[in-house]
Amino acid sequence: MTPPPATSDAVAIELNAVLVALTADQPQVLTLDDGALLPSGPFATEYPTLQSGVRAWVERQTNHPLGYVEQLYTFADRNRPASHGRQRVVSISYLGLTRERLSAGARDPEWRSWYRYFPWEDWRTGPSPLIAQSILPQLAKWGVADGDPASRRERQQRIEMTFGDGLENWNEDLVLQRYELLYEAGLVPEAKARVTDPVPGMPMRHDHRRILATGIARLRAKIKYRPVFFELMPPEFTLLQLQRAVEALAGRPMHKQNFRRLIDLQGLVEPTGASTSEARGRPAKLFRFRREVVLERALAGTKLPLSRPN
Amino acid sequence: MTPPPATSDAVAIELNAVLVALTADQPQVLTLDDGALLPSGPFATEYPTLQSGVRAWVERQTNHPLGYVEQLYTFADRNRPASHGRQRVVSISYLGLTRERLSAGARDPEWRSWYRYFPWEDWRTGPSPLIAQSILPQLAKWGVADGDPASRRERQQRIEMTFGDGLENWNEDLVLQRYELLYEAGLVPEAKARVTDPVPGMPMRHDHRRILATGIARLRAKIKYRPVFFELMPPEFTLLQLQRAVEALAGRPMHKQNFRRLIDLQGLVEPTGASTSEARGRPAKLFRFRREVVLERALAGTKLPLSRPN
DNA sequence: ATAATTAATGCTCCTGTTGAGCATAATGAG
DNA sequence: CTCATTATGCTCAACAGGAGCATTAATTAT
Repeated sequence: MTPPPATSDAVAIELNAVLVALTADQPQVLTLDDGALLPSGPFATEYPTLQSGVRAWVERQTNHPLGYVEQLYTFADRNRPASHGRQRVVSISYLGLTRERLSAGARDPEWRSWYRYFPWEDWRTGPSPLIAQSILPQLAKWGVADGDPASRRERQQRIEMTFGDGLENWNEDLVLQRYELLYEAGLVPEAKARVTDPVPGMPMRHDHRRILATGIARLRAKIKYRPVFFELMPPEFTLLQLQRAVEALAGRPMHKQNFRRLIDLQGLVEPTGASTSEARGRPAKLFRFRREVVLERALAGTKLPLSRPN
Repeated sequence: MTPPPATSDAVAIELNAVLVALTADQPQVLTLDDGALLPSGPFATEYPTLQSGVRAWVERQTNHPLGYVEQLYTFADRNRPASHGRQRVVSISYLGLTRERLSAGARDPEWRSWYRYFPWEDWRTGPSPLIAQSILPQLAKWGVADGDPASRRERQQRIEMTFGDGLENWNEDLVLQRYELLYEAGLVPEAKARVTDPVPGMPMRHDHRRILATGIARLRAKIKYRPVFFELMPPEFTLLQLQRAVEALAGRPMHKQNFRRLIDLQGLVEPTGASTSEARGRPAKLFRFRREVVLERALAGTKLPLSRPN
């Protein structure tokens, strides 16, 4: 085993951010260049830690505080298109949650629903019809387009495990695996120069859609055991608003009464005393998060009625 | 928002590996320099991806295949002691699981039980007595040694949430949080030059014990929903051996019958037909993992009787 | 041999959690 | 006033998980 390291080849560090907010029951992600890129930039070395560098960078650019920051993944693949000439680029991506969207306007930094990039991930109104109509048929072709029987079997199994049959067995956490499968099958424009019949969903440049998929997957997995959605909500909200928020992230509908039962069983929120009557029906009580409990749950775990992985 | 990146300051990339194996019911980790360092080295740029670079590097050094590799975390903190002069070091750490230990002998690459570094994490024979005897009393001093009452309350709460009362409420996943708490409280030698009365547990150089804590925490969290322990087992094993393996990782005892129920309910293993009589009692059937199911569960999830987080 | 000890295995019980759905309450719209 | 709509309370059945009893099949001690 080699002794402790000397130096290695010089590389450049690039930061990528998946910034998430919730507006109008849609999970929004901050994009640049007409939706083709995630915000990214060089790592400013004046900051003591990566995390603080990311936070400062994002906050300076968006004028909004970042509620939550988490490292996603570090890529250093040679085939990254972003490499400049000979220099190797290491890209470190982060997931950030913020409470409100910044300046609206369709100008360049633009919030877009992540379901524009991954329309098949939205099962809030039931199984996404795209899957049965467009994705599965094309994947099926790819699944049999290999000489080796073992390889064919493996492809079938991957299709089955990630997309199910289009109606049952949907696991909302497998966002990245599904994107990677589509990529390998050559069904997304990023995969190769000319894709005959791409699956619906807006592409991004470089590997940014893959990074976005990583972020969505991480967030979907996270909300099941850490109350991070708290970072995305306004100070006061109704339980239905909270439910819609979680549903937007998870891309699945939830049972209303059970959702409420779990939320208050865990004591995550407390009524403010006020109530709203924004909509038609009976006015809803307003709630706020209980800071102590949220902090505690950040370690101890939360639960959501989202447990149908099988 | 800045447009897509230009280059940034040059930095050096260093890889760190937490390599785990199981021997004699102990979770072993590969160390160098008399246990003071984790294996680390410069990133060899000839590999197309980071992952393949790590795999090749480790396999070349240990002559053993790496069953499973997972990225842990990327550090780029300025205060990293490993920085050489002005050059910034970015260290990317990986968790790797391997099936067997390499060349024994107490020579330099040496496997050591991770509980030598974190003795308080071993609750396999009940609550670790270190906590009540040594850790909690010292933490208590730190907990009240701050002028600000709010800060004191927060410290108390962190102690309570990570270490509990030393008997109940133990959450085995909080390895990193506990180490960080001890570090902040100045109870580990890494924290500062002279620690009056350090908590038991062998220190490491640089931030390697922190990286190890990250790896253990990740692995403990992982075994609860992905059957990764499969990478650590020999081809054939008894159910008790499997249980001891999981207990070694989780640092907790498990109910024997329930463990067996869960394992076979999930169909993770199948009997080989043979049986052993290594020990005194009734001979145990030998099992092997069912590859198809293990692969499937790698996506769909596993369960273990380890659900007492509260 | 026989008894005691040690493991492996099979089963039962009890409890808490979770998915679903019924029923009732409180508003605004027509 | 009636209906549509949303909020909220409650019940039920199925299931999963924690604990422990009982039985079986070996080895070791007397």
